[in-house]
Amino acid sequence: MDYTFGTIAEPNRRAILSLLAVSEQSVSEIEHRLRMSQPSVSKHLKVLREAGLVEARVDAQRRVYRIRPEPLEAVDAWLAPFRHFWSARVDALERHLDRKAQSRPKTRRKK
Amino acid sequence: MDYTFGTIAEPNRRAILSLLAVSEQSVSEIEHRLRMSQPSVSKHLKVLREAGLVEARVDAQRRVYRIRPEPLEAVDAWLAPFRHFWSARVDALERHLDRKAQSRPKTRRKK
DNA sequence: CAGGTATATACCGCTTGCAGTATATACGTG
DNA sequence: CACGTATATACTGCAAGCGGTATATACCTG
Repeated sequence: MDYTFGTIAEPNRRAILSLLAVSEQSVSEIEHRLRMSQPSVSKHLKVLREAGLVEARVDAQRRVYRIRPEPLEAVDAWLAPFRHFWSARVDALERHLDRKAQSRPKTRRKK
Repeated sequence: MDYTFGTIAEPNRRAILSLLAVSEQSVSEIEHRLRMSQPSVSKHLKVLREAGLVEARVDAQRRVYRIRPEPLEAVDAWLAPFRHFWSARVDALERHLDRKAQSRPKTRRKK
């Protein structure tokens, strides 16, 4: 399935996925939380389902949707050849923060 | 810039990006390596440029394109909430491979 | 500066994608 | 079984995206 990228190109579908990343949701829950029309939600879910990005569990007249991680894992893999562009920077930042934390152990615990 | 996902939805553009991940390339190099028409390459590069995914360096009448990593880094960040779906699995695999490597240190060095 | 090479842009036609409205299907409850 | 709720699908109209062909622009070299 190479439909993944085209599928996650749509902002509403990414929003649905982000919602489902937290926990599974029924269609109407998605509808209300994302303020989308019901047909729109159903149609986007159909696209996500056909791309293998979500799957549904039947609960009476509800369909409860959840993430299927494999396609997103493939996206993660596709990013691999690009990661060296920024991972060095992130590593340096982390080392920097570690140094600061060590040199000043009584850091404020405020979020 | 939230145009990133729409931009990388196009297979030819992803191919261009993967090519540039290895090293910077001129338009005609991309054209020949990916067997695309020259106007098509230029148009895709324009979209990539406007999305901030690549930038061009002028070398006489050539334009040499290279990756701008920031938008892809944002994609990487967007994936974060989904990673726990598969990272546990990968971690387990890595631990498994580490164990094997330790228990049999004279592994063949063949690529 | 004429001709060639490298790249960008304009225009066109076709297909695809999305939202909205209306309708169908399925299930649960009195 | 009639009604309400939850979800899916059909249809329509409109906009955006892509490839192809033709042309423009910029630079280099003799």
